[in-house]
Amino acid sequence: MSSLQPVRGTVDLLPEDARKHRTIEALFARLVERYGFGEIATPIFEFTEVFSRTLGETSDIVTKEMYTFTSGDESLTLRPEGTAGVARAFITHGLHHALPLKVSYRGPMFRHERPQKGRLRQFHQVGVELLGVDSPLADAEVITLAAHFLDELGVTDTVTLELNSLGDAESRAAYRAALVDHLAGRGNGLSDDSRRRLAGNPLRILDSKDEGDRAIVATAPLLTDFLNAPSRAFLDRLCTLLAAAGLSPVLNPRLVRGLDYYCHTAFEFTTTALGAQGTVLAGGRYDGLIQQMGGPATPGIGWAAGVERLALLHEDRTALPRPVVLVPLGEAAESAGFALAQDLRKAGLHVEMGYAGTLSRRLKRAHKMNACAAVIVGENELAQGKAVVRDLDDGTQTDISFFDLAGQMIRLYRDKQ
RNA sequence: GUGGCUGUAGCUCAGUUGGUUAGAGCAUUGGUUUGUGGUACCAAGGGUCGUCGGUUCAAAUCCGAUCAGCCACCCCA
Repeated sequence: MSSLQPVRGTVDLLPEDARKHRTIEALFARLVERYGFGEIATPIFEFTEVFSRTLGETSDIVTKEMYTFTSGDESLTLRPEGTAGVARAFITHGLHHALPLKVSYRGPMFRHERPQKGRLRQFHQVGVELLGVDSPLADAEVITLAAHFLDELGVTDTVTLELNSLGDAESRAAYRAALVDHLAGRGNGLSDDSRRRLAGNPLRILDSKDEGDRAIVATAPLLTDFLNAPSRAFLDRLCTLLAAAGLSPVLNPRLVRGLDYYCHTAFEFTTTALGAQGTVLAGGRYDGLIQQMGGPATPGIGWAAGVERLALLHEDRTALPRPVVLVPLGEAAESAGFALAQDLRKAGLHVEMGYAGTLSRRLKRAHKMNACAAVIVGENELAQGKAVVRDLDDGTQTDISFFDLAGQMIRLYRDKQ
């Protein structure tokens, strides 16, 4: 109730965490550029139909997890994921003239779910979309990029790549019928949740965590066996390409995606280190999406990764910068010291100000921020036009004239920062 | 939306069968050092015990509600 705490499921990213997020996003941005993806930034809210029409009217996200509000007579929704907005932008700007299109995005997403480990109501994703290529080459490239990204983050040892094919529409319809048939005879043994899923989204029963469900599903027909020849060939080709890149995915015939727009390739990078929220990066192919939204038939494939989940796995080893601390003693020295600090910063050094207190106090604070040097300017120094530069690692002090200060400091301390 | 566990200082946590002024460590601030950091020692500040209500002579402690957090289901990044 207290308005002094953040809304449930939202968090303040204090500098330490914000820094970690930025490290992850910066790495993503750098890497994605190397693969030829340009950034796209779509609004964080859209007309509600953008999501309800693309994600599937029966998906959980649409039925119960969207933050929807009315403004004037328009129904608007905070984006629960990134692909729908990208697809909308693709159509509004006629980007089918620019195929193949490779874009990346990052930013906050919103889902009204009960928060738990690795799950927030406002969370952040980075993701990519590759539109206009129906060859498995696109799938392979996008998955390889994902693996590369996780590798550079140093989390690959805790993560495994799972792969499945949902087949094309024909294969999926045939399988769905066979699955429902199999389950219908055993309906009474299914959990309440799964009996509900039987009507709307039977494939979801495949990855149920209920033990009774698992037993029933264990004997169910496999999606893989219902793939028609083209779908089968597509999957085989993808596996060959991934192998060529040194990737050996675990084929998981029970891997299902929640959103209706997926077909053929579905993949997840999962971990056991995050409790129940094992999916760290996931995606798939969505060949029918653009057309379904009213655009020209355009194949597409993409993935998204949860920044918070990556942050939980990623150990930030990048060293914090070591500042030089400028310590002016007295009002006159303050003016001179303030100006010197600016000179040093313009020269490219990371400079902190030792604002107030005794010299002892300020050096203590400088030590705590892991400073590499203190530049002390008091009455004596002012009179002589020299600053006392104290090296905080070895305690040595040298006088350096104000005139030379920036140049000398760069020479002495740039490497220590 | 459902279930389990938990809310005491900025952080991590003690607090006996209900009983005076609710404690510790870390952190912060000050001092030993009025121009010299790390170590050490001394001291100080900081709490309507999540909130509201109830039981009681007396509640951090027992009860109820509520809010929040964590974990799980569901779902997903």
